[in-house]
Amino acid sequence: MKLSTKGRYGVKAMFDLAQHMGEAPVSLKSIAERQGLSEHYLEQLISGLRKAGLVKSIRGAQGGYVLGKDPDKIRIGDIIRVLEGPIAPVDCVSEEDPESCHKAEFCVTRTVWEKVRNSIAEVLDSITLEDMLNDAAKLESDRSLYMYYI
Amino acid sequence: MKLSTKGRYGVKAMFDLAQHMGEAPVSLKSIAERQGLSEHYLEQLISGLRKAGLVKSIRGAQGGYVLGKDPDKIRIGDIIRVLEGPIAPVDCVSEEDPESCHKAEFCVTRTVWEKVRNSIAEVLDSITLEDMLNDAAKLESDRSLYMYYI
DNA sequence: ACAAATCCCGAGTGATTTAATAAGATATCC
DNA sequence: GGATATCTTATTAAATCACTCGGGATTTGT
Repeated sequence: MKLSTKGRYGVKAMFDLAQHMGEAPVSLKSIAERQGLSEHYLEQLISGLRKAGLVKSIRGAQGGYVLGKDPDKIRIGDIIRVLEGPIAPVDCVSEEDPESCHKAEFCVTRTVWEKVRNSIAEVLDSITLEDMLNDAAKLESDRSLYMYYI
Repeated sequence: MKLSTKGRYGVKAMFDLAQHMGEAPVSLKSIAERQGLSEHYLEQLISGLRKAGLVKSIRGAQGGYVLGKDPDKIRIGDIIRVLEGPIAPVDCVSEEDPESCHKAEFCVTRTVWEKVRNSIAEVLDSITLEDMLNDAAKLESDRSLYMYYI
């Protein structure tokens, strides 16, 4: 029940892009450095995000990436689905093309996995990049307070 | 974000045992046959369940396994934790021994994974083997109705 | 006493997935 | 034209998965 690095790195990278909204395009190199990730590996991940329209690329010198939509239109679930595939704790309850199973209609364990899938999807689809930006701002102000009291 | 076969087979096996409550001990062989699983592989899984007290074993001829507690005291989450380890979509928010991270206090992505972890745990801990037995009885009666109308 | 059934335990293994790395082609700015 | 980037494909070392195998210990029925 682990997310792979694809999902984790992808969300980090997208959040990094969200933090640089409105500025010049952000190069993979700078994202990789800030987030402590492999640049070449990120390249593969962001390729999928681009094809899905979640980021736009600007090629050439001074190029880089920008978000493909406003941060409030990008849900964490969207990112995860692109990078990890459809949400599915087990294949027979996959969000798309569930592995067919002749006893699916009357399988009890299946309904358990469906509930798990729904609760994961619900959480991931309830959080947008904008929510994360707000949370980050909140954490930052908390930290200032904390530092003040030391 | 997939469960391995350990968790899936384990829940199937435990449910099978729940369906045979009060009867003679159930052999691995019969569970494996009914559920379509490898007997030797199942042996490894049930070994962990026994050490955790979720099943009791009776050795020798006519031996087998029985549930270690009443079905309403065994949550799916208990089974999953034994077979798949602590619930943790990413290591830094593991239920036990979360991988330390110097910026954990102020990490925004971390709070996302915490929410995912909590929602998974909540679902898995809200379902007991008894619930599954009840659901199975319900499905069975639905099926009778359905067959009637064909 | 013995054979059959059954649990118990550890080692080995082929296939797949993961997480990169490498190398080179293409595009753009200055 | 050179520096800076993105794009694309191929390769790979390590880990994990899902078993398989072999043998030992324990209990039951004959």
